[in-house]
Amino acid sequence: MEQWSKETIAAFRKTLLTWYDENKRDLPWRHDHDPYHVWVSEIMLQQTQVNTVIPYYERFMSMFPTINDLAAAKPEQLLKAWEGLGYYSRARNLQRAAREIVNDRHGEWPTTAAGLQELTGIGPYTAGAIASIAFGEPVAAVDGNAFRVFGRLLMIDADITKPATRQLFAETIDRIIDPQRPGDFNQAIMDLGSSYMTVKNPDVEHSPVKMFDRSYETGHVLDYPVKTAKPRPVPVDYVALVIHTPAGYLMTKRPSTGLLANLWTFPLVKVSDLLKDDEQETDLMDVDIVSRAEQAFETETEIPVSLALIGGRAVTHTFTHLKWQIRLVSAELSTVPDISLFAGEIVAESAFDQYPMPVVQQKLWRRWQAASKK
DNA sequence: AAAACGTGGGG
DNA sequence: TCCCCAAGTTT
Repeated sequence: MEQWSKETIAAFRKTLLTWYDENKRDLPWRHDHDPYHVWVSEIMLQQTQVNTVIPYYERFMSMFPTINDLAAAKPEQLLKAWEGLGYYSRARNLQRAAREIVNDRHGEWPTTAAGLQELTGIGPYTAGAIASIAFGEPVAAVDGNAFRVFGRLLMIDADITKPATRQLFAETIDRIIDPQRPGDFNQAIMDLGSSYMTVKNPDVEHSPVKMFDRSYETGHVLDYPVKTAKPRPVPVDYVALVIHTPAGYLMTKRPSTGLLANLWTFPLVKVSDLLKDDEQETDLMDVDIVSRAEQAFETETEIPVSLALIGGRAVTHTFTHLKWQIRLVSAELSTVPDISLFAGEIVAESAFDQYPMPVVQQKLWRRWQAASKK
């Protein structure tokens, strides 16, 4: 990899910050350096694009204007505010950290990256971002942009998917970061990474730092940063049970840990759980799947139902590591059953907006609406 | 160290 | 349709 002299580092800082001063984006969380504002925005921005975050951030700040409001909020209300944003443990960890600060630290923030990283949900990147932006600590904030920008500028050959590589980048950037304006430096790198130095179709020719870009000079821009590919999502078949009663639909609250924790969906049955071991490879008839789903469901709920398959293709929803393929079956009940033994509720359609539901449930609902109107 | 954990956008 | 990705952290 390339090494920069003291003079090159000084020239880079000046070039970068001059460009940033004239071209920085006007984002809602850049109106001040309040650690609460910086923190919430950085948590939302984890693995999430700016344009997606903006409306969530605005709504969140109107609902929870101060860290005290966040600490005091009901978890369901918080989850509702996070609905559709994904990685829902972020919302839970956000409130846990808020309560740590408000209750255990009397509202006093840690002011260093090392101290901030002690808080739940704040890792090395977020700690560096808050410490540099809100508290002026000259410390790197190593996110995907920093990996890409410095990976290209310096042609760093270490694989960024390996945890150990973060340390190499952090040490490298810590030597380059401007100690007078560390927060602006880190944010400038992020703006650069989302404009001239994008993953695809970068425009290095017009980049303000192209004269510092060794990968551009040597024609290897797209070879950096170095990373190994991720595995494909694994397909998993489900049956969704649409149980419609005069009082509303039967909904389940997902377990408090794991995928989509604490969110509400139609009851979902994994098809592989309905099959015997020696049938896993067998291509069973839909009718058989439905009858088995009935049995499995009635065993768990004691609600007598007669399920009918909703035709058409499966609803598919892809997570980072899983691809759900969901077939719908429905039952129309003329009375409201006793579900006291069931981990869920009968929810009126008019009350859906009070329950946090993941995007996959919204897809199931749309499919059910389309099918039931025919 | 490797896997789990969401969603929307772009090519 | 599929693949990769975007301001990562936790276990």
